Amino acid sequence: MFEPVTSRLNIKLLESEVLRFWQQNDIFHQSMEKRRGGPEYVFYEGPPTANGRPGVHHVLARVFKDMFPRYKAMQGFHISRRGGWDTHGLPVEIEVEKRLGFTNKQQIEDYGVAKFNELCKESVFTYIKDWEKLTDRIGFWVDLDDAYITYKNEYIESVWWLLKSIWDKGLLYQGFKVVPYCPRCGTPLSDHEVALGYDQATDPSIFVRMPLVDEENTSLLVWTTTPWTLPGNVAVAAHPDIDYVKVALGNGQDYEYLILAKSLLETVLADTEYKVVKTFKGKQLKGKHYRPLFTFMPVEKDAHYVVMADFVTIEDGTGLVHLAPAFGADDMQMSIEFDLPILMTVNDSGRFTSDVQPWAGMWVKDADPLIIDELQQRGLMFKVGTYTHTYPFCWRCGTPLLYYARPTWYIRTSELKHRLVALNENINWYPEYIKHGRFGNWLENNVDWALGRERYWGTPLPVWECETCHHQVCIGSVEELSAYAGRDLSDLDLHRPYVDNVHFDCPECTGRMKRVPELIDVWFDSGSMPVGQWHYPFENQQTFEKQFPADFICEAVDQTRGWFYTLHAISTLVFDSHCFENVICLGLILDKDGYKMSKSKGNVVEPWDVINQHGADALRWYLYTASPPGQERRFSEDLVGEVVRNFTLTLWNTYAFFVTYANLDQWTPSQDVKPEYSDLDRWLLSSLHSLTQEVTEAYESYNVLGATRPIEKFVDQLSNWYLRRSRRRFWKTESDSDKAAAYATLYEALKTLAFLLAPTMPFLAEAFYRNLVLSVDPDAPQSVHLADWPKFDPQRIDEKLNREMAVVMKLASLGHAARNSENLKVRQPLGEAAFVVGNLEEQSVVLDYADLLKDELNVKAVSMLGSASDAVSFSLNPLPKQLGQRFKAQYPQVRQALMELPPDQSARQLLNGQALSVLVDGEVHQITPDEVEVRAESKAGFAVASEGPYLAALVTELSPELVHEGLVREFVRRVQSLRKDADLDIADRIRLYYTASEQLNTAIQAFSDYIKEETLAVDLILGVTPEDLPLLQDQFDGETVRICIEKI
RNA sequence: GGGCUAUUAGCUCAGCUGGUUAGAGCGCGCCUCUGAUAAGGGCGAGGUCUCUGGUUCGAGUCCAGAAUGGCCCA
Repeated sequence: MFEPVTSRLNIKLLESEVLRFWQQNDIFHQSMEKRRGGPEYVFYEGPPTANGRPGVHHVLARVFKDMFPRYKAMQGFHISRRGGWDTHGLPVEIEVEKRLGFTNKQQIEDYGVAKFNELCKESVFTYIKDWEKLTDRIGFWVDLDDAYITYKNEYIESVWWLLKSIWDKGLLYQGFKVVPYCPRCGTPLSDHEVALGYDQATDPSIFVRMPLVDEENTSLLVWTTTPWTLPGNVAVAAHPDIDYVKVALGNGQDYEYLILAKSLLETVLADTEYKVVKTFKGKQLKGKHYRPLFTFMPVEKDAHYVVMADFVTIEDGTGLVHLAPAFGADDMQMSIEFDLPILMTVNDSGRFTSDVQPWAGMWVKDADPLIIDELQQRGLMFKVGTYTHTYPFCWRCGTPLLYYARPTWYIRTSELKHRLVALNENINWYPEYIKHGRFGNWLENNVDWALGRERYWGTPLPVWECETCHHQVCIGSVEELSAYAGRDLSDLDLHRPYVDNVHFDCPECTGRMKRVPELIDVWFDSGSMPVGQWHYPFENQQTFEKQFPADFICEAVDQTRGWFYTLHAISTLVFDSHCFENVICLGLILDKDGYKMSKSKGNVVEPWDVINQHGADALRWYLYTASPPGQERRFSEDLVGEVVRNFTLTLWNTYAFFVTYANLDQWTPSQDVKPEYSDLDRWLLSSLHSLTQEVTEAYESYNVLGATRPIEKFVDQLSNWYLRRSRRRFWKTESDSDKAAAYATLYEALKTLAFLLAPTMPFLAEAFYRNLVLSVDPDAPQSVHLADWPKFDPQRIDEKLNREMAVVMKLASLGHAARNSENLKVRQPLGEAAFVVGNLEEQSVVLDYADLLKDELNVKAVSMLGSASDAVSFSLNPLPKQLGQRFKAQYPQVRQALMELPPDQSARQLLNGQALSVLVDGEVHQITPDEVEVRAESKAGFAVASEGPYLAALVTELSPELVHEGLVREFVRRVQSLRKDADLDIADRIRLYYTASEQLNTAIQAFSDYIKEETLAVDLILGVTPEDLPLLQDQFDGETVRICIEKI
């Protein structure tokens, strides 16, 4: 006996029971233990931060992360599915700052870094319970009890080891980075913070002459909106391919020449008379020196000349861009590229340094007018105006932000660019275009990794520097630090402020070594997880070697430059290896209107709402099947509801049907009646093996749609064709070999589906498995997730059968359409249905599947409409694919020629397999039957439907016999609905009382045996309808009837 | 501003290397079937395949440009 199931599925109850079963029996850990010793499949969990509630986009990533390990486990692989938490970083600090009401760093210092970091440490697990609950509920199997945590000392020590390796290769260095900086708060702002503070600003707009050294009376005309940056100028950038002009202005003694971009002439010199002297490409300006505007600071390197840069545009300005490396990111980049000096003319309060004599100590924006005056007086100012644009302000205090160079630490990733690019070739990206698109481009344009952060809660940069001689050492382990410090530091918390208190003597001089103030970019933490999660190389050396690189990782596309990059970069730098073999890069989830979900817009879909309403399996299935994984997707709760209605319930009802009848018949897979399989059975089994093959191959190539959508199609055909066509085989009373075959086939299909669905719908699959498999085989593994993936047998895949059945389904569908067109309901039997099919091969289908078609369409006979029949006429449809490819430009003429042939005669020739001849341009061509489609149309006297080459025609004439049978069918249907309304069990016997009008009664008498059989009536009693029994009165087809049933 | 990506029915999406009259599911209207079904079947309404050029006998598909959304980077 199988556990009885109701057709009314309670998803929440089912899933909670499965969850409890998994928990009580620790199936997850068993699934890892069981495969220990098997081949290793390596999955890396990208660590989330648990200081916010998980949203539906987290569910998205987690369910994709889940399906492949589940599949691989069933294939015998051992998988360590270690969870992880990302715990450091600015977002964590900001949360705590908000809670404490802090607005600047000084407040943190005053509060105490130790206490502050303690709060951060607590804060990162604020929502860990929510994460654990949701992870558990959606069936994402990941080991959170043994999760790696990035703030643990062991983890930090591994990160230090990585940094030391990079240091030893000479790839860690100090430089400057231009950041948006608030001079009042004394701190750089993150991109996110900058985005908060954009506003309209009106700034000076000045055009300045920069006189060339080697060309008399000739100046570069340069535009800027930040006069205060001019004392920091070291070069001018021009675009190599833009057209520039030299123009002459004025006359007599006062003439001068200016150089600027050609297309900006009109705008810049609108009110001036000028004459173009020369036009040339920007590259001709390369290396030309000009006289510096200011010489406040000594310049040790070559400077004040024209450099070539691609970022120069002709949108506004003059096409010549003033470069002050300390005050612009592009400028800084150029200074690295061309080895230009960096002039720090402004201090970190936004005031000029003492070097800038005239304006020393002055707030730079206040100095703008004075600088303009000075340049006016020196005759270098060409034009002054104002310019209104959006400009970032500090979101806290409203001070205009300065782009300002801060000293920081870099990793010289650009030096290994060729390795980054080459090793990317070892990675399979899904979708494929990311590889050479977004990710490949990012690698090609690699710039050095700005590693340093001037913050508190993060992994400290393990570099100690001598206060006296500035000698630096990089520390790669706690042991090494202990050795330097001369005491055991095993118990030291490696965070600030504790680590900052470790000082030691300089090995080079007598000075004191002190740690540099920076933390490292939190992305370095998560990118270190292959090493950090095992505390490698201090422990677990062998484990690490087996667990690197990963077979599979999966995150959303925004990680391309985040986690995907940091994993790849660190592996490349330290191990000269790629870090992951396969990566699924998910599109983002958008709301139902196509906008990104964000808390501020209030359009976030709460995952719990969806799960409580429709269940985790349905949500999972929706996410897998809705669109290709890499594509962004619009999401709403209703879409998940569709999954339940269309897929889950269809499957469930098939299952419930099977269990109900199998129990009734006491059928089990081991029963001894030998099954005799019908064509329909063989077709279903053939489809089932095709399906298994298709799904298996899809999993092997990380094709998510391929592993899921074909199952939907199969379930549809199982329910709405196989089962609908087979119902009567299960109902009949005798247990013969045909019934045995029906049970065996349906059982095989449902059992296999339990396996095929296990990775994607783990709950439903488990319920199926435990009832269908475990109940009859106590020795089978306890859970489907401990079982082996099904094998397909190519021998059982019959392509011909699959094609034939597709034609039968098509013909049945047309038959229904034909009935419909004449309003002939299916309950009314008809004499005959006749069909036309497209080609010779398909001709046999109608006769081979005659019984099936007769039954489905409720007709007494089926036949072919032969080519000699008078009932149809034919037309020709030349197929453009075949003929177009063969005749190219001649195709229209060939088509024309074919259409001019006599259609009936030509069609018959084609149907008999003969070619046609056509004459085009004086040449005779043979057109074969597979190049032309024959279409049939019926003449009068039939109800007809057709599509392409297929046609179904029904004989509509009714004999009295057929009419009677139709009436009886109506009568039976009413009895059945009465049984159902009276809540009778399907096996209950009844006594049937009725009265009926004359013709109906005649029909009932004639078919009384049939009626008894169909309705399980032992007696058919005319004339009396006892009271207090379920009663039905009705009229149909001009007849009247009263029916009463009595349960015996 | 740059890179990547998308745009097909009211909604969610297919449409393979160019080839019949552009499809499916949901939703809507009408009809029908039912002793597994919350379902199934049929018909219908609903499309300038974002736009503009180009290549071709033939373009939703290929090429160029533009618009809009999204992500990443400036």
